[in-house]
Amino acid sequence: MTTEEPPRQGPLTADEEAFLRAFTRTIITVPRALDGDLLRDQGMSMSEYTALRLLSEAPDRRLRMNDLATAGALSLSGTSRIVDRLEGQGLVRRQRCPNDRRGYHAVLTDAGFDRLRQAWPAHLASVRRHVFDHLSTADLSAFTAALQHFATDVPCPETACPDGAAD
Amino acid sequence: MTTEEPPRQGPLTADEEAFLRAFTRTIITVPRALDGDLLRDQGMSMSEYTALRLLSEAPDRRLRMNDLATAGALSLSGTSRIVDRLEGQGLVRRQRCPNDRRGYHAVLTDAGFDRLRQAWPAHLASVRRHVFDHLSTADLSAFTAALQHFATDVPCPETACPDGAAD
DNA sequence: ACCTCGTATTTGCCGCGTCAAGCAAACAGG
DNA sequence: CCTGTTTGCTTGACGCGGCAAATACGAGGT
Repeated sequence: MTTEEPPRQGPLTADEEAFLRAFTRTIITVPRALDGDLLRDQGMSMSEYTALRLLSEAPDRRLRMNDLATAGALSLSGTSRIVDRLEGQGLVRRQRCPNDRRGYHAVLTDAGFDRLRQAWPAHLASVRRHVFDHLSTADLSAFTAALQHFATDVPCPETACPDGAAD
Repeated sequence: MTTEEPPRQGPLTADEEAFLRAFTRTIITVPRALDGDLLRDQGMSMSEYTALRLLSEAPDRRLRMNDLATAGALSLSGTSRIVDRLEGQGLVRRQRCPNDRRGYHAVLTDAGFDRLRQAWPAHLASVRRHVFDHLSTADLSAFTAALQHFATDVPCPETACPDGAAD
């Protein structure tokens, strides 16, 4: 009696139900808390912070729009607007790609790097407060393993490009 | 020198870092996928669905705005607007509280209940696809335990009221 | 009754991110 | 080289949800 994998259809098990409730609440609640803290304390939205962080980690502190969108798991248009905002604050600069003049690099400026360094401690504290403080180290590894299965899913709405050979 | 609970300040450990990346991606990606499916297949947003579900589970299929907001982990104003939309579709009805005429009940109509029943299978499938299919049953329990620690946090932005004695 | 304060909910305004459409540069074929 | 297509990014219009101010009602004191 091999309980095959016929796509189960009935209602969820009690375990699944419990999981789902907790999960749902978490994915609503935690991002909001993080975003709120960052906005209040640093006047910066989560996605702006993320963009800065991704750029700071990229070789040469630059990323093509597409790659930035993919890495940040958000849409190309959303990314474009984020870079608009950051550029308006002088934290990022747009630069045409030399090889492919259709493309742009978002380049982190020194001011942007400083801004990130400045925002980092508060954000880190916020993350600890809202995330790690609720987790035992035992939870942590199990959790990570499980989460990484999600990470392969759903690249992002508009974005579906594999890569761009950066310049 | 009462450094009793020195809130850790240094950078994250590698484990924490890995966790955070996976976690961040998940909380961006999964809700979007769920929301997208529901919107495409049922023309209903996740929060509308949630509101309907919560109402359907409530005694007498009614909930005060405040309680609905708390249960759904969203702001009071957001809840108000969601109920607006649902009311516009005849799925929910507002009814003044008899005892406390400041308050309103959001009452699930029969049409609303039907709508929920109709949307449920597709949403369930979507949840399985985007969530449970990525999780082993072993993951499930560990995950749930960990998640439930989050659930106690951050009641919801504007909302902070304990309860309202429903009529 | 009146004034004031606290509570329940709604509304004004705004930022964010999505989709769809637009524009520009690269590329493929004749 | 010109033309049609694809790729990379931006822009216009829109919906959502958040905060803070406004509104509506209830309660307590005088």
